[in-house]
Amino acid sequence: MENKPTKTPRTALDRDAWIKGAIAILAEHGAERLRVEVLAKRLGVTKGSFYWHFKDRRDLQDAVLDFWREGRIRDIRKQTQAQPGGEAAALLHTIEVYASARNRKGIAIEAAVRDWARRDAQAVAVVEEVDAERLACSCRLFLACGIEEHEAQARSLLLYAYVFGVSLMRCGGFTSNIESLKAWIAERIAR
Amino acid sequence: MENKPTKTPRTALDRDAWIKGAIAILAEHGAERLRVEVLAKRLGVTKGSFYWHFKDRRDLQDAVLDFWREGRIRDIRKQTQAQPGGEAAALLHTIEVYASARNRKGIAIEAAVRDWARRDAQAVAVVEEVDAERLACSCRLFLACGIEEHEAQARSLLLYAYVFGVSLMRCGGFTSNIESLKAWIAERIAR
DNA sequence: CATATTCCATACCGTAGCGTATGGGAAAGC
DNA sequence: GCTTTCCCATACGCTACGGTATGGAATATG
Repeated sequence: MENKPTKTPRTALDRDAWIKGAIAILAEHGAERLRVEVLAKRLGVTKGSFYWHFKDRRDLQDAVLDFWREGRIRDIRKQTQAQPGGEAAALLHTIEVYASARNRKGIAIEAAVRDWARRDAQAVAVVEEVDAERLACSCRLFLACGIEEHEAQARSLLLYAYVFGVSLMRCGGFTSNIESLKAWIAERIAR
Repeated sequence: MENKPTKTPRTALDRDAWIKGAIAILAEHGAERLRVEVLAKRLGVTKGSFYWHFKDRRDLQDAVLDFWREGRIRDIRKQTQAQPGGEAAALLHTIEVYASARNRKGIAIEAAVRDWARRDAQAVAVVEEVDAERLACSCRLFLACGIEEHEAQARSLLLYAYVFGVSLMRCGGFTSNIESLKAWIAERIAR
């Protein structure tokens, strides 16, 4: 048991498959519309299966939040383990990852979780942990660039507030090329 | 008709009262949970009344979006009509209004509408109009401060992205005084 | 082969919510 | 005073969804 089944022709769903399906719905429709029957239909089964893997809807929600937190913390640690001298590049890369047009699904999940945290205590706790880790990692990079503590903290906060905020804006008709503006902003935050 | 009833002991609800109640629910629970029966109960009536004032739920949603757009555009125009020389102060004030702890309900509505715009075309259109107006007004202030066009646009985008983004973050345990960080950030954006 | 365990389907109950049909009371107009 | 208009209550049908109970097929286990 617990050995990976090398062949599963009748792919039985496990907890992880449910969680990943749930995150897809989260990204597309938000936390409020994460429903077990809808998710079951999406996975091609009925909710009879769901209630075998999960105690109830809340159980799934908590699992989704845990999964998201672990993934984000893993990601941020990987992104910020810069070799000496590459800290500024790592900071710019972080901005680019979140503020660019690709990585759409990740941004959608991010937005959904943060909106979720507006009315759910558990989501608040998870967002707090993720933010703390991100700010700490980003702060270390700024410090490595020779910036003093207070300013490093402020820049870290500005960095993440900006990338989250810009994903909420609809500035379609503002200027001819947004990318040029974003490049200027990235420079102002990171350097 | 249409004259304000100086005394309405049996306050009959009008469309505006429904819209304002709807916005309260929007701020507290988000667009997804704006339901006509819940709203009716909140206003002390039944949905029989609702369907006299509105065609359906969508009709209310559109009215809410229109109401919000008009209010935001009115506000931003009032805030940015700075007397010559006070442009920098007006910019700092704009940041302070959104990034400060008070004005909580306004921020909650802002977040709810922007999350709404993630899945609703009409909400997208309204957010686009509001953003365009805000960016244009902010840009004028930067230009009046002697900043050249491209940088003025970039700073405007940074300003609003920051204030929206910071309202999504949970940086409770990041530092001893966040306010000092926010002050540094406001200076970096506006000056 | 017999049995136990795993994973899912079906059926059911209860609640929430949208939209409609209809009636009724109160105020206004005549 | 009678009628019309305004504003709302009640009742109904319908769908979506959460959660439970139960059976059943497939696979593993002895």
